[in-house]
Amino acid sequence: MKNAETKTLSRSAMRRQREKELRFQTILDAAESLFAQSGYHQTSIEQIADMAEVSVGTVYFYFKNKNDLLVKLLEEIGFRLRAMIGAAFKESGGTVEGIKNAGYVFFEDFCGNFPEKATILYRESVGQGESVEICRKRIIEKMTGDVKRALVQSSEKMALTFKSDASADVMAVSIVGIFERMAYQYLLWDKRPKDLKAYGREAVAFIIGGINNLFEDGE
Amino acid sequence: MKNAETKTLSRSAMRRQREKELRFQTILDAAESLFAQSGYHQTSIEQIADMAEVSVGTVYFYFKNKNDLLVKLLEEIGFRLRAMIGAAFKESGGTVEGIKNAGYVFFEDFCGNFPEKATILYRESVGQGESVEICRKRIIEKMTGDVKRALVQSSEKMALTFKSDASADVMAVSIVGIFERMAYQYLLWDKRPKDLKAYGREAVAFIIGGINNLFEDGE
Amino acid sequence: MKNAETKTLSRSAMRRQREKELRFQTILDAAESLFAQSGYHQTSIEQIADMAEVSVGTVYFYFKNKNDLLVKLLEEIGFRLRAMIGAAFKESGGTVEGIKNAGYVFFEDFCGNFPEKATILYRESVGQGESVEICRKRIIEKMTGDVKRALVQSSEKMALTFKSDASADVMAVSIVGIFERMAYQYLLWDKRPKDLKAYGREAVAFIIGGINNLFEDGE
Amino acid sequence: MKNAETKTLSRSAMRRQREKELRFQTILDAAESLFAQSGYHQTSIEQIADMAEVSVGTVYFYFKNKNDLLVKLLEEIGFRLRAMIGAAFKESGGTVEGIKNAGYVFFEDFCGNFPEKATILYRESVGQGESVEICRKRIIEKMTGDVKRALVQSSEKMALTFKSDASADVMAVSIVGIFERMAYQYLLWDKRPKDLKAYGREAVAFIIGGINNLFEDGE
DNA sequence: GATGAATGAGCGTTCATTCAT
DNA sequence: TATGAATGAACGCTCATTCAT
Repeated sequence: MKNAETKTLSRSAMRRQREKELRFQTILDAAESLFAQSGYHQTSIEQIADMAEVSVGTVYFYFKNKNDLLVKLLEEIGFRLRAMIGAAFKESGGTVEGIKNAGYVFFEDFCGNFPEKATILYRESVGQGESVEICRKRIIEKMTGDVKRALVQSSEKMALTFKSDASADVMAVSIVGIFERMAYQYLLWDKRPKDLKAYGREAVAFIIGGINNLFEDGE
Repeated sequence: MKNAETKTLSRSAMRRQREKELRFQTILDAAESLFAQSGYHQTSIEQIADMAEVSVGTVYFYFKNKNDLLVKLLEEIGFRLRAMIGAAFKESGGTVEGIKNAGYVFFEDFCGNFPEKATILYRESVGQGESVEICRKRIIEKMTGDVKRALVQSSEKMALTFKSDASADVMAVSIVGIFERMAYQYLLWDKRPKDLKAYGREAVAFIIGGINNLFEDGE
Repeated sequence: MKNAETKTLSRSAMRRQREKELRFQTILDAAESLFAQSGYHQTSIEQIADMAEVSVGTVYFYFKNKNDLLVKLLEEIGFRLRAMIGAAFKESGGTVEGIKNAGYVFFEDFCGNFPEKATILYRESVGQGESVEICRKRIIEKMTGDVKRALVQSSEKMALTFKSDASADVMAVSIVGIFERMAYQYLLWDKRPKDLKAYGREAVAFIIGGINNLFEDGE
Repeated sequence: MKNAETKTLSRSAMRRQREKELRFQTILDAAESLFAQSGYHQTSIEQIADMAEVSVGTVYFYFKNKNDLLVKLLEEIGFRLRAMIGAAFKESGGTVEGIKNAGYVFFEDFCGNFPEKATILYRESVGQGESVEICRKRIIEKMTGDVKRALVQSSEKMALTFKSDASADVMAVSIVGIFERMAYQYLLWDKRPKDLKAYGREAVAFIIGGINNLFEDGE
């Protein structure tokens, strides 16, 4: 009896859980779409609620406030980006090849399939207060860390060391900067997402060339 | 007599003109400082007026609206940046050396001496409406254009050509992206402006190495 | 059970609905009172909110903006006026008698009982932008149309026709003009609402005399 | 010597006087044009100054404030209207004929040639504060007084008396109301100034018919 | 007399957030 | 949980008016 009840409860509880998560995601999706389209400040909670087909109060049930909504959105974007890029690194081990693949994934899979996520990461979440900035920093530094690790491991395999640790840092930051600017230029400004794929490959070639030169030169 | 009068008039008129320009600049400086410190949206016109020691109405006498204030500020920043970077390119002719010098100037002179201008260019003016974005685009594309010109001219001197025109574009965009991300990382995030000088030199070395490798490889 | 629940819901929903309409009306009444007393431009939204005992935001929840508030108010006035005048016409059929009764109703019931509505219709809504003017036009032309219809029907009964259709128009416009000016003179200027009743009767007599003369003369 | 100097002074003083009056009129004309076109509140002192090709300060040298500008403008309009209408009455002596001629002059000369003045008198000066309203009242009551005088004199000639003094008042107010509404309908609303001439004649016929009926009936 | 830069009170409007139901 | 009406602080902006030159 207890069991049965628990079972019943657990079933309905599970359904509730699922519905809750669905609602959460629906609101997040609406926010993503609207922030990317009209901008963070130009989007009101009411608009988000309307698009998500819930009430204003419900938005506040799932998210502490508007800023929190952006942070949660950013975290999701970060998670997605990391999943994609990180996988590319893992598959390739800690090699320069990893950076190459990560670049392809970034331009083709991330920017290509999720231009709205890129827009939020690179445009709409910029300059929106400390908590958001901290989140952006974490995401981008995660990418930078992945790149740096690949660089360091590659150098070790070749029995070479960087001039300094900072040296690897700077290189990783530079590479991540190339990713960012390329996305901004060809996705947000020129609006040629088709070209971004081809241009992205060139950018990756430039990066890899620079790295190899560094290692080969080193001797 | 008529002459004297004209002279007098012209003098007082000139003084007025100077005072007007001074006021304009005072307001712009106040806005720069506050935007960089507290953010564009967190800064009210009243705060700007207070810091500039004028009334709210005076701000609106010199600037059409708050957005216009940001655009004018950005234009000034663009002019300053171009003057510094552009000079570095000119002195070095269209050579890779030009890019190197431009990099040094960017990290050491621009970011080093005008961190607030960099903050506005890279953080506070992002995602603030179309007119602002157009202005940012123009500024950054000017830099990109300078870099591209240096790349193309260098390649010609070596009797080499880029795979495509887009190829030079991508490279220029990448280099400008490195500048931007480095500034953001070490100036806006890590707040180590002193290190930016050293790190900047490494970044420039990475860039130059990559370029040279490209040209030497090419044959 | 479901039924009971629905009933309960529907009851509370109905109560809410009623409360909403009450709020709407309360705000409208406050606006009417203040506009009539101090003038449209001299009345701030805050004053209206205060008198209606709601917050400023609530005013904007029910009305798009200040202009919309005036338009809605004017529409209500128009509806009220039409209901009164229109009834007088209907009761009397399409006869000159209808015009007489409408005149009495206008001066005695409308102006007598709702001087504030008359003030807004004839003073405060004048020259307040296109949308308001369109609304005024519609209201006054409705009155004019009623008068014209009565004139035309009367003439038909007497087997007489107007020189032209414009002729009936002009006459109707004239009669409505008499109503307006009388209200303005004795209600808004001389502030003798008591006299307006007596004077109104004389004005109506003048109108009716003029009309009858027209028809008797005609043959 | 004194004489000569006086003469000289007087000449330049006269020129100054003329120039002053010219400036005054230029500003007034600009205000008239702008008030009629864009509305009193939508017109700023700066716009008036621009159109009159003077500075803002100069406007305040000639007029105490914006309200005063409207009052002065209204006074001028009243003077002009009175001159036209009053002349018509004088020429015709105190007869019903006078009212007829006054009506023609009003519709054809005043409204026909000075639609902007009519717009200000009937639309833009309505509901603009007490001082303006007092001025409007004076102007319109002057017209009403003229009409009343003609009515009373006509009645005396026919050895008839009005039921009461108020009776003549009401009739005069009614007639003036017809003028006003006709102008508003066909000039400000329907914008058919050409038709206003013809329609005005019909309105006048209606008025005269009504009056004659009154007197003839009276026995 | 004429100028126009400067003022600042005042207002309309927005919108993130709350809370009774 | 969900709703949506209510809140009110905050802000951008206007513009009549003033006054030193």
